[in-house]
Amino acid sequence: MKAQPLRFNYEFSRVYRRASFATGRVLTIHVFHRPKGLKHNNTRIPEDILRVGFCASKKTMGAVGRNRARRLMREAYRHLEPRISEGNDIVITMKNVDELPSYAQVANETEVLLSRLKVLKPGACDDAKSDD
RNA sequence: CCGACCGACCGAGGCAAUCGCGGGCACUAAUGGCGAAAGUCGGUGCGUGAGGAAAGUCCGGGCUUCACAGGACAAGGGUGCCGGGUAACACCCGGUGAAGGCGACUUUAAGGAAAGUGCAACAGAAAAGAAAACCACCCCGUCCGCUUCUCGAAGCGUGACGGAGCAAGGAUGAAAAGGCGAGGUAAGAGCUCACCGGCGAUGUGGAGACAUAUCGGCCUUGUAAACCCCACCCGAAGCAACGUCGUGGAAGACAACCGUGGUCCGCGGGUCUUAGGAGACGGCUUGAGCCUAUAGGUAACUACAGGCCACAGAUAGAUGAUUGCAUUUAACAGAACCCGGCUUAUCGGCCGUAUCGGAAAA
RNA sequence: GGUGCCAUAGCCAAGCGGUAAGGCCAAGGUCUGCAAAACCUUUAUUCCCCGGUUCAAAUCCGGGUGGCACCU
Repeated sequence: MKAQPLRFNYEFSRVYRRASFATGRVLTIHVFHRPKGLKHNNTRIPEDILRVGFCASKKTMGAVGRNRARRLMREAYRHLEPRISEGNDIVITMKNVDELPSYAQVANETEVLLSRLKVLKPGACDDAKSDD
């Protein structure tokens, strides 16, 4: 099952307000476990999907830098997606840094932070590592 | 050879493999979800996917809604040498004037100050109608001093005071009412004259800006990116515009239907209508389009013929990761309705059919 | 994406072309046994940056940089 994007401002705000988060050198990750029966426009959100949003600040980077940051985060997330347990809203944010980090740094930090937040499925670890 | 000057062009540096993303077209036999079907989700294949500035939002349009549906004026805003180009422009091309450069060449918001008003601090005598006079200059008068002699007159003066003349010199200022030379004068002054500059008139050349010749009088500060005058132009807002659908909720209607009720009214449900917040879909990409040839034009550009759709259409916003190869190094930077310009940011390469200065050689 | 506004000392700010007001804070001094209050003195020389008009620009004009607000 593929992840849906987080879209609306109130959805991001809910994640920022009520989620648990973890911070690394270049990333901050917020994870919010949706309660059952959460509605959007009077339609039930399915409980077995992931929703994710990627964030980069407008202050230090131009549009090119923001796009680059989002691509790095999306690529790192794509490799880890099958191991993440469903029913969560996740926001991954690039911190304000002078130089953009390399992909290896972003991928490594994404895995560390997600495991610290305990949303990785324990059983799937071995399979994922063999894929890499 | 060195140093300049003028333009034109190219681009996520390239190629390959694997995984992954957006949208387009074709297929979807078997199997899977929904559907009566068309189809859609999914699947497979093919080709495709950021810029010269996409930026700033500084101008000009298209397009949409509103207003006016005709014309004129006013207000507000804009443009401003001349001619042309263009859908239009504050853009482009060609020319004129001015300024800069040895030169190739570059820059130029460049109408009107004699329609009127305002302002010109400080300094200075005086700062915008001709008036005034600080120092100095010149003349006259009185006094004072000296000299001479015929003894109350004459002459003289780095002298004092008063009056008149002058604006050439000094001094102030960004700027002092044309510049400079000669004549002239008590001293001086366009007071007179020559030349230069400016203004006006006439002639000639030019489509025009303007150039040039002759004559005239003798002058009129600067500022209009101060108000203004003149000529021409402009309705407003913007794709978060706007159009379609629109659960819930709101308002209105109900002849008939259901519940409550003995019946009517009423209430609740239900049905229909209206505007429409959230949301969805459309607007959304083929266009003042690109390439080639011919003709006109100095050029910008235009006309016509043929060819091409390769030239994005996302909707929290699509181009990434890893590995390998070769010369190993990439700046500014990411479409968001679409075009024409301007401005700003910026690396590397390439071209010379174009030109100038210097040096050397012939 | 679109629209509007602003930038003056450490802070708040005035400033219709002619030497950049004022308040708070700070520093120094007077006063006091010591403080507070009061009084006096001091601080802009790139008025966000670059260019232009003008004799003269914080002010007028053009371009840039940074910040704020609104449209959902």
